[in-house]
Amino acid sequence: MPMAPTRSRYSKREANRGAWTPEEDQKLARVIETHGPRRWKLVAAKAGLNRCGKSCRLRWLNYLRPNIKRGNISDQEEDLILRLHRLLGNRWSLIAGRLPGRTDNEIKNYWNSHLSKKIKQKENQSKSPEQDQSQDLRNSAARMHSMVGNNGETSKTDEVMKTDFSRNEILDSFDEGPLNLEWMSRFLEMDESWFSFA
DNA sequence: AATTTGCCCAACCGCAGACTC
DNA sequence: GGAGTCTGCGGTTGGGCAAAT
Repeated sequence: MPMAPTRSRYSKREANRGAWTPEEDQKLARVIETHGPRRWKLVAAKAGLNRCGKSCRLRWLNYLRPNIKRGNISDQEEDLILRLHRLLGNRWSLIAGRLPGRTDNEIKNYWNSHLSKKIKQKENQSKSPEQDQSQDLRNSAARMHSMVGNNGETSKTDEVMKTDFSRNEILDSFDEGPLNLEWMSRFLEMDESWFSFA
């Protein structure tokens, strides 16, 4: 796709934009080491970076944070992403939270560049109702959205959540202790029965 | 060899909710 | 309680590179 010869939006303001240099990474990492990953505006200032706090936060979360895995998403992880997306929809941070070392940005990118195409292909291939998994995906996602609430929107599902338990609560409990992908996969095998709660 | 096209992914934006004063 | 600020999220953009022409 040919890029239109427009001015880069990265150059339109005084703060640094675009790719981070190794020097910037070092400065940021050093400040976070002493001050911790919070008060990002302050972190940016302390590091002497001509970047906004938001940019520093993103760089830390997606790149500098310890234990970040990069690239090579395994079949098992891909399967997990598909299943979690089926449950949670485009809630990338929640999905990423169940995949140790993966960031929401990476999952989102992977979904947009790989998995969404796969699903479209499947959708085109299987038009018969019993095989239309994409429709099932959409239905499941919709049900899940209504169960866990949609970006703060309140509805009568909130009442359901008060008396019932939410999947988020269950999934959140997985954060305690080391995550086991295989275990999570097996848990998600049960997802059909979960929907009987909805 | 040069140019065009398509893809990937890092980084940005806008918004909403949480937090602080 | 309200205003201002910070944080986190999902959507989008655009630079860089490889493949195709």
